[in-house]
Amino acid sequence: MDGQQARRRAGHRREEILQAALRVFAERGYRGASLAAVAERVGLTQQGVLHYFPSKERLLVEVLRLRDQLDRVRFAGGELGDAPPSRRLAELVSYNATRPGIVQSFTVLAAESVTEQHPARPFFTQRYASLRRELAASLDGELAGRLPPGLSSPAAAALLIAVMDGLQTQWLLAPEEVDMPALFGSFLALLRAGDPGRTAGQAAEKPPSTNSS
Amino acid sequence: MDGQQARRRAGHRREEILQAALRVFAERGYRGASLAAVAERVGLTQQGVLHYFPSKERLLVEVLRLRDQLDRVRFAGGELGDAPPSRRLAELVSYNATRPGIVQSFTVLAAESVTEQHPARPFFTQRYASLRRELAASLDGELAGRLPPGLSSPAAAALLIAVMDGLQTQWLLAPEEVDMPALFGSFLALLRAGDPGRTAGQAAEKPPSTNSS
DNA sequence: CGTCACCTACCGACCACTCGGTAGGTAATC
DNA sequence: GATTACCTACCGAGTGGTCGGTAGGTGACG
Repeated sequence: MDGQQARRRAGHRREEILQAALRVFAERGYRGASLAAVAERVGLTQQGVLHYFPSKERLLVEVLRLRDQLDRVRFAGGELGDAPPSRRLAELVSYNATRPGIVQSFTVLAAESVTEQHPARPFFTQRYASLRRELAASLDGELAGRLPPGLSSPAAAALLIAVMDGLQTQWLLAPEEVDMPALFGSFLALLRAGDPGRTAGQAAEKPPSTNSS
Repeated sequence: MDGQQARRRAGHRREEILQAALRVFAERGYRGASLAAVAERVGLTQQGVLHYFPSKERLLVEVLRLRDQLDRVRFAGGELGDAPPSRRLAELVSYNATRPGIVQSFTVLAAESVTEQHPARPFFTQRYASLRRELAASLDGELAGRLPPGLSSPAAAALLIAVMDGLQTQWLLAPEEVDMPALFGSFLALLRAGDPGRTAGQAAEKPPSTNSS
């Protein structure tokens, strides 16, 4: 009488739990979230969740790994696979502006991870380091020699990431007031100011494709 | 037999508790912190803390108010009272780079505040809004007409705040790798792109060539 | 004597996690 | 086709602990 058909989808349950956990962590943070809340969303008991993941901490780690992987796929691939990285970043920011839940999960968890003994700390430390490295390399390819004078590509990469993160916080708190994609586009325009044709061209023509506000 | 002389300093205890609470919230976040941990640092029991603050939530609110007030004093006043705002911001970032605890408290609490039903949410929503407003007004005074083309002063203000916040997260996770003051200085240089300005690795090496406008 | 500062004692809720089951499915053996 | 053996997928009940908060008291001081 019960959901015995669901039994068949063994791997499916795990994924359901991961998605529910992402949402719960986004809404309450890791420490504020409970396994029971995750379980409730997938129609299980807390013990049912622990059947699939040995501990809350492991659940968090797997959630992060999954999301990071999906994000990288989205950034690296897609129909924009061969567009310049700044263009793809702008696209990512616009996409994020339609998914506050996902944005919130990363904003909350990244900041929480800097606290003592937080299980996500190694993940985010490594993630930021590799993000900076990869993005700097991409920028070297795209804007070699065309960055503003005195701005190295590693510095530009760190600033780009900082702007993305910082805008997200402001946007989550006041989405009506903060036009995240437009502001990020403005920053990208600043980075191209060192171009030979500087002062030519308004920043207004640069903003990324779809920008609803 | 114990420190009963301390009884005299009634108002002093409150401040001790506020400072201890700031540290505990920084280390574990609001939800991850316990009143008992705060109490332990000032040599009280949990109930002793509740004698001074009626609830954990009220304690948080008062901590935020105190810190915000101190920060505003530091930004607005001091020996730099009449320096241009970008210079004062650079100074603030350099100062922050020596106080990871304070930085961490705001980074953690600001991000945590975007979660559901968080008691600090109104505080941060309002704080960011007024920060953007005031900073935009200051920029209008300092850099009127000299911002990069197409960049309004409200946009510049939002970006400045975003960069500060975003750099803090990266710096907290990898202080050796991320030179927060230098990176912030690089960003400030970008904002003066219209000017015949030079880019400085260190933001602190600017003579007070007062630009009154 | 009253007030302040603080404590002991306690409560009910919630936490992650464990243990010991049960219901059913699968596959080999007789 | 029945028995045996073993697997996955859970759940009920409990463990020990922590949480914020309350009630009521005690002792020092003015």
